[in-house]
Amino acid sequence: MSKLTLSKYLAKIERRVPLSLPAREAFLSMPAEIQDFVAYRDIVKEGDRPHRAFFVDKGLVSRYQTLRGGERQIMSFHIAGDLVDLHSALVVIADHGVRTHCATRIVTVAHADILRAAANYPELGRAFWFDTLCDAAMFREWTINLGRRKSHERTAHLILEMAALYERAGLAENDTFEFPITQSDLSDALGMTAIHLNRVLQSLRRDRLIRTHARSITIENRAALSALAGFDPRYLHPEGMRQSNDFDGHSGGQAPGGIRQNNELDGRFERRV
Amino acid sequence: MSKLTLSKYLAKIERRVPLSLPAREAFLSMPAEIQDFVAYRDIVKEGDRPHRAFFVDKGLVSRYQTLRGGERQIMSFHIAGDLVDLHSALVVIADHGVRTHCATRIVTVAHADILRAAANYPELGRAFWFDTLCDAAMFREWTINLGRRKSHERTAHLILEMAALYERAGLAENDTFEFPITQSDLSDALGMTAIHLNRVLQSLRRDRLIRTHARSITIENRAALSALAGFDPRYLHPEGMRQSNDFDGHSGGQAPGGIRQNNELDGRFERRV
DNA sequence: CGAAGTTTTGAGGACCTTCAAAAGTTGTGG
DNA sequence: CCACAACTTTTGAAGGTCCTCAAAACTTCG
Repeated sequence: MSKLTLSKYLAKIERRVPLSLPAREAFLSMPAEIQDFVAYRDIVKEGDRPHRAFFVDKGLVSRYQTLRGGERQIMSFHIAGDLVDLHSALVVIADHGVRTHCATRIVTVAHADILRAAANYPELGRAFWFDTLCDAAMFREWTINLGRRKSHERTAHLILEMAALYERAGLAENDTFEFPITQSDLSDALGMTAIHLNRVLQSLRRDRLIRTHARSITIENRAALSALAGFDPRYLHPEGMRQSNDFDGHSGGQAPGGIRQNNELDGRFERRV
Repeated sequence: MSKLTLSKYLAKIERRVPLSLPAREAFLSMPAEIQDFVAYRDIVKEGDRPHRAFFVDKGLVSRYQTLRGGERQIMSFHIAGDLVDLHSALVVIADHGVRTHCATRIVTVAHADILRAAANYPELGRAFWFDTLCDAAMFREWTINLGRRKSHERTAHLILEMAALYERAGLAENDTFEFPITQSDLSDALGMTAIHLNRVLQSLRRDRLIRTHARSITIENRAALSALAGFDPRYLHPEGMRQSNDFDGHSGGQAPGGIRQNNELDGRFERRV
């Protein structure tokens, strides 16, 4: 039963990194548990000391942080098939919460088992590390989104990002995907008020860039929406993870291509203007 | 010579994770190269395919991303002693650039050597993974900073974050640290215009929260500044990394403390409001 | 059908940006 | 050592984006 529940995530990992048979076996034999949540439950509370990592089996969860005043900022969404909270595998206290936005089924694995598998099979360790790197890339994209894009661009960008996530998971059809979230929660992801988001969405609909029915979003004009958002799907790492044998030609301190080689320090020091 | 250059970073890693002797040896024997840069040079350009990771030996670098219109968003700063760009070790194309803000000396190590060391010594792999997790935590903090804090709070928060970084590295004295950056670049980190940042800084000085001379910052009233920022240093992970033997009592699917155990799914499905 | 939550509308105002230019600082070259 | 160029910081004014407060219309669920 454990093997059944985890094989789905193994497939997801192996889309990026092919694993050896024993590593695959070690992954599948980690003891897993299924848990179901209704909407708006915390899977991890801020300040918790979680002992288990999660895979989302179906549903939608978000990672969030709360400020003193109660303002919430959502920092990522995770849909069916995603690993969540590997971050807490090595860190003792959670600096953020994770909660559901609809009825959600998750599969949990003890951190101890994850770490043991990573220690025994370096290729698994590398796969987990890579997952963390992908998360970090998403956080960076979120950062630039909040820091340097206006509300229309920002909203368009998040919609395209979520669309890409759902499409990759095979959960989108005809540019339409189920995104069971309220405008209020979406505004917490976009760093603006629900009222302003509402007006932004209205204008996106009016311009025939998107349509919304119930809690699903349809991208009506992807070219225009992408242009508005300045969307670049590169950060989702479509090229996948680098293999160790990518290197075997030129390891050992040889000159890299992308790095300036010359010594550019010109005598002066620590410019203090 | 290689061993000399890397021992500084080993010490930094071991402040979080004690390593075994052979792992330490493996880390130190990675071939390293020293490179010097003047201010405002790209170490990694956006779109590069870097083949080496960096440690900052002295100076200041930032990770940034540029939008179509030329707007720049800085996503992190790295000071002497920091590992930079482990992120690119596994990812083929850099989705962001890294550049210097003053004369900066870096030590580079081939990704191939990093990955080999991680594969041979799982504890090293875990240390690198942990470093990535710390970076990700910083990105999340940056996210909430940009998304949900006003310009005064945001500025105060970044100053405190940088102060903590410099203090931890032993590079601060009397609440003062050298931060060789222009207001224009700082505004790129804070997601606002240099003009507005200038007025914010003036008001922070007027209120006797900070002082600035040349390119150094003094925290004049830490309590008030922290209160303004809502600063919580927890995300810097002062408790350090979890050890594998933290688990040895309760691995194998036992009930975790921080997770709701009961099945909360109540029959209904995928709430579509 | 009523209660609760969500979306939508309206008006006023705060925060932050944009544009323009002056004042101050740093580095270069005569 | 001074003068000039380049850059950075500071000041001022006007305007747009986005927020706050308030309430109505709509949807979903018990």
